[in-house]
Order: sequence, then C-alpha cells, then structure tokens
Amino acid sequence: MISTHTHSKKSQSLTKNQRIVLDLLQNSGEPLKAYFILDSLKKEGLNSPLQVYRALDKLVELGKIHKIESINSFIICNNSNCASNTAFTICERCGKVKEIKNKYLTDGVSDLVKDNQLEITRYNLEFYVLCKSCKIN
Amino acid sequence: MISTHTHSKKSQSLTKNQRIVLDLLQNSGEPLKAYFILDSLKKEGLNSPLQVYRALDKLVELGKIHKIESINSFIICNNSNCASNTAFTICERCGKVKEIKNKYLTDGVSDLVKDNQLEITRYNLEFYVLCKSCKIN
DNA sequence: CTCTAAGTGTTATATTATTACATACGTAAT
DNA sequence: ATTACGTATGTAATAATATAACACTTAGAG
Repeated sequence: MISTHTHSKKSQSLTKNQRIVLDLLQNSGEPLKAYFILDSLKKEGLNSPLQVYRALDKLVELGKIHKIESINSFIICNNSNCASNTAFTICERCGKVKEIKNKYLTDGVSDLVKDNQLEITRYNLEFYVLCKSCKIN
Repeated sequence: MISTHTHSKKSQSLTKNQRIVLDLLQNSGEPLKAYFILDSLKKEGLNSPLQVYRALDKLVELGKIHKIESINSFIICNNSNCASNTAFTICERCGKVKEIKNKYLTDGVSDLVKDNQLEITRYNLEFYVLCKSCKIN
C-alpha cells in the first residue's frame, strides 16, 4: 500500500496456481478438499499437495475462499468482503454447505464482543442443520 | 431408556478407556490432541490411535467433551449440558482456548434459526481473539 | 539492472483419522 | 444359566490431511 497510482497488486496478481485453484472452486461452488483439488488439477500442472496448500493458504488470506474446518474443505467466498469471518450451515444428512450472512448473527457477534470485552480478529461458525430438501424427504 | 429404576447407564457406564481419556482431559482443562492423549496414556495401557479416537468419539457423543475443529483438539466440557453446541474463543497469539456461553450469542443463534427457518441440530463456533493477557503484552 | 519478497517445484515426512477383523464383555430376554 | 445382541476392545494396516526443507525462479519496486 505504498504506491497510489499503480493497480492494487492484491486484486490482480494471482499467480497461475492460485488462479487455477480459485477457478476450480469458483466453478464448483461446493466445498472441495485439498487432495481432490490436486487430482482435478493434475492436468493443469499441479503435482504436489504443497502446491495446492500454498495456493489455498494465499486465497484464504486474501478472503477469496474459506476453509470449513469441520470438514477440511475449501469453498469460494460468496460475499465480496467477509474477510476472514465465516459462517456456514452444513446439512447433516446430505452434507450440503451454504455460506450465510445474517443480520441477527452479526449483531449477536457484535454483542458478544461488547459483552466479553473480546478483541475478535475473526470467526468461524459452523451450524449443522437439516436442510430444507432433506427435511421434506 | 427402557428400565426406570436402574441407574442411568449413560451417567455411570464409562468404560476404562473412556474414563482415563476423560480424566486426562478433565485434569488438563486445556485442549489436547489425540496423539498427545495417546502418548500420555501409554502407561495406562492405551496402545493405538483407534483406542483414543473411539473413546473421544463416545465422549463427544455424550457431551462430556468437545472437539475444537480448527485445531484438531479436544477439551472437557465446562457446562453441564451444552450437548453438542459449542462456542470457543481461541487466542491467536497464545493459543489459549475458553469455552463460552453467552446470552447474546445464544439469542443470536435463536434469531438466526427463526430467520432462516433452519433446523439447527448443533453448532460449533470458533472465535479467534486476542485474549486479555496477550492484549496487554 | 539489481535487489527483494513472494512464489515454484520437488522430495520427504509429519500429523490426523479410519478400515478391517477377530475377540471379549455386559445386559436383558428366554 | 444360556443365548442373543449391542457395544467395546485390541491390533495391524493404511488412508487422509498437512508441513518441513531446500534449491531455484519470477515479478515488481527502486
């Protein structure tokens, strides 16, 4: 953030590996596991786990994807700027994951911060649910 | 839950492996990793990861301990009856974990359920913070 | 052009968790 | 008391997830 007139590096400068990993997650829309990503991108030139994990780490850092801790999976961020704060529902029956952004939730988080005098840097919320279609069937 | 006058099985019938794993977590109070537990309990007769994981699974199921997904660790439940709902703060600097139970938070969760018509079966909330002592130093 | 930060490619290895299978144990119904 | 059944055990093997170490390359700032 030193130069002012150049294009922001962060918005453009994804490397090849970061790009292809991001594209895969984007096209998928679903949470994917690192080794699945590796297998899927062998033909694009990814050969080792580390290449995948490095790209994933960077993309998480940039807020472009999220890690869903309880299923060791990564998913594209569907908000433009949720940074490192994430909240998901995960269907216990079919495994379907949805990212949620909810006024009540964010308010709840704010209150929690206030109440406990915590300095929350980020959060990861995982709600296990029975999704609507699984509820019906 | 068929017989009524016998002691509740669930409250008493921990097996030896479940007992020693629970005791370790109880005495520790900190989150412990499965393989650390294994090493610690070699002298008590635990020999394989599976023995540990089976005990841990059962204890989680009984609500006596929780898994903290983002650090692959297990911690004693400090509430008597939070079932499978968990909320933790994790200090990003020192790693210290605290289980939290907070009116604002549970209210927020309730609202979220109402708002999204979700049938939440359980949740796992992990808040990364700078804890008080790390904040000072 | 040169320096530097970040990324790459590769091999090896560490860490976390499960499968499979044979055996034992505890409780309840016969 | 014996059988049947659900749950736990012990053990070996292996799968799944993630990182360390090291030499090399690239892109962008000055």
